Amino acid sequence: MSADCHHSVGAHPGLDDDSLGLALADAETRCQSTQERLTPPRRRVLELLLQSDAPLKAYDLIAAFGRQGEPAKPPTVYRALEFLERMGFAHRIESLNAYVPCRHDAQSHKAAFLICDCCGAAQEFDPDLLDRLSSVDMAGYALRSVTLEAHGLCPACQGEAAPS
Amino acid sequence: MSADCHHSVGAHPGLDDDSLGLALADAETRCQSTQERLTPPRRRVLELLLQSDAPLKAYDLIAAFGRQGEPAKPPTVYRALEFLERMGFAHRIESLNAYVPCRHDAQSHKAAFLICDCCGAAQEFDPDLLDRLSSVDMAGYALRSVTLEAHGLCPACQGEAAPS
DNA sequence: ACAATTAATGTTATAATATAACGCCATCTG
DNA sequence: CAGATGGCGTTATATTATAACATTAATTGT
Repeated sequence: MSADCHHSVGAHPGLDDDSLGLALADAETRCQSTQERLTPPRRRVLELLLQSDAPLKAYDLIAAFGRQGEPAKPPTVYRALEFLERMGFAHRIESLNAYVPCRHDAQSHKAAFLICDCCGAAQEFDPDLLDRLSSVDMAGYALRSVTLEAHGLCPACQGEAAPS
Repeated sequence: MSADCHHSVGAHPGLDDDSLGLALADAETRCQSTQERLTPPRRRVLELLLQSDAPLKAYDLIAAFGRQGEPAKPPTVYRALEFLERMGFAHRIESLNAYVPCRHDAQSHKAAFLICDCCGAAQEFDPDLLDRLSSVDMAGYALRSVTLEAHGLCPACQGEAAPS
């Protein structure tokens, strides 16, 4: 994201309190149905991701973890992120070293992002495209996860100062 | 890559001396045609990537840089990698924090990889698929680079001990 | 040819990202 | 209730990457 971008992010606005509660309750339900536990640190990290407009770095989460401003210890957050990714509740955007809540079909371990290099928006889009990976393309591989990351400029940032 | 995989890598064998010379000469030519310079550190890093069977980490390159075993300083290698990526001569595989020489159309800044989580092979495949990103998918984004990383098990590693 | 400019490198230091290892406690299972 | 497992807290450290500045090399204008 460029230092001098003046646009708001907004590709996926952070959830308001009601939607947040619903999303967390949904995650709770899905954990119960698979014998997994949405423990307090896991729930807290998911909550922080859901509240954010933009991808969050691990150390952003570490800093924001405590409700009175006390940071978490790194393993607390990295373990929670590992769980959330395993459950399909969150994705890591590799090219940003950052994390977002899943906006689509969790569990599929397929994700596709449009990332604006100017304002930092990261929009998850439907990975229909990824289902078109043919067996020819796959060369006999048994796939477990597929991620697509497309970088460029979002509509709002086109025609402005050159991005970083 | 799992610690106990006994398979060879081999998706893209390292080049022999002749092919290496040709590949480097080709890179030289392409630099000349764009007023860019394939300086000694840049050339050395490209050479190391081309000789390798498998993706190399930045610190692998740093360790292997000197011909008498002296390591490079990190910025030397990171700057060379930045150049090679900009020219399309190499790609960073984000999910591995590792680098490979480009096996396809350099300059396109589109790349797609099949990555074996068992033996560590990373096979670049033709990103035809990526050209099918429709304007609907792109939501008005002006794209500058697209990377797809698919993880799984290569044919040789299927049916063996579970990967890490 | 020479000065000015730009591009690339060398060097030191440090920032940012992530994990290993160990002990404790809670939950599950027989 | 004993043992096994999973998750967490904690300390320490490993890995990956960049900032900043001095120096050298190449390019450009005159």
